[in-house]
Amino acid sequence: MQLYWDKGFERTSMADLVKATGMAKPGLYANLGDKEQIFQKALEHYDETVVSPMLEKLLSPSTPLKEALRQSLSGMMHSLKGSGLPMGCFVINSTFECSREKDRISEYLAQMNAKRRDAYLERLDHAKADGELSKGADTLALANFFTGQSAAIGAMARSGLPLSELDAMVEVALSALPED
Amino acid sequence: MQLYWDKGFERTSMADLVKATGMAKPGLYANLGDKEQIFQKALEHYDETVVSPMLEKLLSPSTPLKEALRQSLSGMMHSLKGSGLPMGCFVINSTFECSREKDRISEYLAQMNAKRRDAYLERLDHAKADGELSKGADTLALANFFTGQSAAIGAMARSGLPLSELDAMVEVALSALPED
DNA sequence: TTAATTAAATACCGAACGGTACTAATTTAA
DNA sequence: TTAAATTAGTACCGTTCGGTATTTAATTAA
Repeated sequence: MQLYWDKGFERTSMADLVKATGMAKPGLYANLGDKEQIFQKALEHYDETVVSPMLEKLLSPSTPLKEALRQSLSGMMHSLKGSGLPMGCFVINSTFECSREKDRISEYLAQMNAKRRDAYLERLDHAKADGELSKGADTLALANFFTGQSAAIGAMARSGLPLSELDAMVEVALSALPED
Repeated sequence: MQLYWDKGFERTSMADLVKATGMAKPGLYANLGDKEQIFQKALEHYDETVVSPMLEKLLSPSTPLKEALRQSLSGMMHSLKGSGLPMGCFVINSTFECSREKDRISEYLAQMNAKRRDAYLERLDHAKADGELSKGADTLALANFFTGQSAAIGAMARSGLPLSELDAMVEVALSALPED
């Protein structure tokens, strides 16, 4: 996962995977399938270990809406620099690399993005019902918008923006919430 | 340019470029350089024909701020579907594909993104001076934010979002402007 | 201890890659 | 008309790619 996350699908070779996993090449094929199947398994692992926990926190009704959204975005941000972690959201990066034609991977990616969007939508609808969000708010548009912010942050991070400016970007995005 | 825009750097082969240009392979190298130099020339052509005209319209003081921003974003959007044009912003797509390590291309991309950010910043600062924008507005954060929206739109478009929902996303982004 | 079975690793395959000698055709100069 | 120079095109180079047949090692069964 780390390898694919860091280098993308095309720039990662089977030789890289052999080195990273310690398995010999035929073992890789026997246990994990071909290059594309391994990539999908990496995406699934990312979903289980990174995305799903983030969405669970997002849906937890204890934290206020704005804070929950802020955490979901800055969670994406802080897997950008430092530590050993690669930059940006694995799903978003892969969406840009792989969604150029309609194959199985790009369909899976669309499905993962839809899942994320639906989680935002659910949280926003609850917030609206609870009065945390203005009654007239277009929750679908807001959900799409916040889902897209991971890409916005990732793009600007790759252009060399420092963390402080990325944080300020997030605050601007949060200001789009109609709380009145 | 169209080829690199559509398929990205890694998935475009010299054979593809030969077919698309009609030139023989040695002619390509003699006239345009190697694969990476051709890619950079494609980016430069994109800058001249797409980005720079868009930024000029953005900086034109005749159109109101909000409308100028809307046009700059929906300009990116409508090169997404239909017509013969590839999907999304060529610079943003390349940023995700190529900015994984620091080579010459990724530095050039960072520079193009900075140029775009600076244009947004200039427009926003003028708007603030003219009273179109609240005096307390963080124009740098707003500039980074709007620059990033091209990536947000591109990511959601690749996930299959219809144009109508992309339009609604843009309206949400515009609502982050403190006009009071 | 020996035979059968499973696991692992080496070696190799055809294809496609980026890039370049080298040859054929065409144009310019004489 | 002939020779020199420039263009265009073919064929080929070494490398790397994803993927697999084959052989070696290790484990289990008898």
